[in-house]
Amino acid sequence: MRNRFPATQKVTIADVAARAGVSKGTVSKVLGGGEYYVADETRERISAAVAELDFRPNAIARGLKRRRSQTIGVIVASIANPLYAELISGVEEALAGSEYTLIFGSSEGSAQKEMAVVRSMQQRQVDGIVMASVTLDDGEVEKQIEAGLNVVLASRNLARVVADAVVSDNHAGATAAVEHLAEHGHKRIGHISGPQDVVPFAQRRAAYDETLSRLSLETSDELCVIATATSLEAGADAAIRLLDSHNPPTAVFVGSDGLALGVLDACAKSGVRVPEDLAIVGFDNIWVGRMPGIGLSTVETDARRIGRRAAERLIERIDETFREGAWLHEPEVEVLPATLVARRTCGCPGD
Amino acid sequence: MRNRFPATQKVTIADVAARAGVSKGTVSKVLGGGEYYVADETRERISAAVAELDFRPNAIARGLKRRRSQTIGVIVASIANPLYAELISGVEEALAGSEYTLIFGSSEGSAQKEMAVVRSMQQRQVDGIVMASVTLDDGEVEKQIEAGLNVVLASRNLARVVADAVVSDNHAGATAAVEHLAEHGHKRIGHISGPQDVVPFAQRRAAYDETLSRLSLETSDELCVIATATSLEAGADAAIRLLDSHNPPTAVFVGSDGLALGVLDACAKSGVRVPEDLAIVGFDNIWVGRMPGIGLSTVETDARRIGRRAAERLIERIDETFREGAWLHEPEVEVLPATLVARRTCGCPGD
DNA sequence: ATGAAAGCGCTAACAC
DNA sequence: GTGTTAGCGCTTTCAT
Repeated sequence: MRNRFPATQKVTIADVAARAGVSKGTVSKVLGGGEYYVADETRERISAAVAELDFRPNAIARGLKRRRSQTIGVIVASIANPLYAELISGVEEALAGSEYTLIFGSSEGSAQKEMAVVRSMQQRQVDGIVMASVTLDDGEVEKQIEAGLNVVLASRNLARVVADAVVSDNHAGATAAVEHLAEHGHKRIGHISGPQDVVPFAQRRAAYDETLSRLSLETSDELCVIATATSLEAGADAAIRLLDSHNPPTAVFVGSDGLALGVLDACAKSGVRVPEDLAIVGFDNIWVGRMPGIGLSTVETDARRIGRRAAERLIERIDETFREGAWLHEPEVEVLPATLVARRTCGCPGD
Repeated sequence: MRNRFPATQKVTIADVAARAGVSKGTVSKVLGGGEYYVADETRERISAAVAELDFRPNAIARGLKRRRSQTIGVIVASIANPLYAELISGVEEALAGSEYTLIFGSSEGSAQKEMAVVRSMQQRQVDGIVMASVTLDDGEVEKQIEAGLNVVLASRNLARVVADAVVSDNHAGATAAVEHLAEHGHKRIGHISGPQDVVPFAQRRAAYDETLSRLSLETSDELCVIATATSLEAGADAAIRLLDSHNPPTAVFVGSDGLALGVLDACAKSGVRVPEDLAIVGFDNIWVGRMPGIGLSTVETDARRIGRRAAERLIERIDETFREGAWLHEPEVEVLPATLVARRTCGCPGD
């Protein structure tokens, strides 16, 4: 047992200065990474003192003065969702070479919680935020950006372009998925989508509608069901609704792999054979889908790459912000390709 | 385009004080959450000013003064591993009700990277760290703790108890797994383990050895193979080595579900039927295993709960640290139960 | 090339 | 009850 009520920091820049026989200011000049004239001999004395005392500059104090915390926040709906885990992993990749630290928050699908996370991050003076969460409405996001918050949207589009964003080509991907099912000879192709306020789901659904009519395939309200969430369970529920309709489809394009796994689950439980009775194509290509025994056909979106690019763009933007006299660029949307990955569940031979 | 070179913070406590017609100190008293006598009328004027100005206290400045950042760090090997994603999710759960923010870092299995993450977190003045990573050697961890770092180990044991830890009952879980395979009638039961410097793997393996001899089952060096990593690929490699031996086992207990999925993969590719030719029990119960088409029998460890408990313990410990005149408790290890989940791959009927 | 000094935004004694 | 003051540890002009 030891008493450790937090006293003052063990070793500060003042200690280093004393030990090296210089002033705090000079120490700061060599440690701060700026371009200052300091004699080589002094530099060395300071480095030696730093090493001997095992001095670690207090990033909090530095941040207060520099008005830049060297941290960035990332907000996702749920980290337990492998798609977001991949995305965060990409953000980390981008940050690895830099001096940034990652602060993490999840919205759990609640706009209120998300707003609270944003506020908390702002109080922590994050230099910017990668938002992969989708619950906050456009107006609120825009307001924060207007107020000077650096934001890059990841895998989430706004109706209007008010922020930098990195997204995948939902339209092309969904089109490819539906066309592929049609090539397998399917005439009645259903669709299971997620909540329509989530723009990617709406986009994928629009592409589905468009492709059906372009190919002159049957359309009907019963063919398209909207899941109430993005969970496995929601996918299973939607599948049951679809299969219970009076004339169920022979193939279904599902708006996300999470939902598609639920569909697979429901099929297994109700004896529907995949792909014989129902062919399935998902979206996102989460790694689970490639397991033998699953073999989920899907559309690859590369969440890791989206995360990496979003973080890279955010850092550029932050650098712009801090470059004196610089002007911020206009918001841009970067669209990453989405390509079909045919496996077992669409009727292809599999890997 | 707007020029936004960061000037001084828009609204500070001084602005609020001016607006409410009081001093900064009084504002701080009502906002800081401490127990101070402030007239109700004054309180209200201050709250009003805060609302009107949309004031958000600068957590960096507060942290500098209070010498407590209200952030905790969590370090895992890789966030792409669903086991760690669950664990982090548990940490988040525990933090949700509190005033803490989560800083995240991953070690990518490198002790050097992990040490760098720890240092970076310390410079950011984290109040404590949940370490679910396993690469750093005991001595190093111990040194940091001696130096006053608050640490709780999650799902990671040290050889000696030098830190608080939350782990699962690896011994009981592994024993149950092997016994269950024996009950299915298997006489030659193999084992695939992960890197032996990872204590949980070593513990599970020890329980395997013990149980085999207690049940008087055949043991041999060929029956136990050590994978070089914890990835799917490493699991597949290990499985191939095991199956290529001159007298392969009819059942295998695999040290983690990640490895077990690789084993499943290898079996599918080489035409080995599961469970007929090879029965499999994994460890961890990651959610993928319960998918139809996988049905991985395993041992439930509840990573989310481990994460939650670890974070709760860390917060308790931090509170102790900051309670004036308090003494830190001796390190304790909390062992959570690990129970068998029988599904398809061991030969049970499945869900 | 280096030092002195002011201050980032906040909190916590200590006055009154 | 409330104001005043002195910093937390660092950076950054401005002198010298």
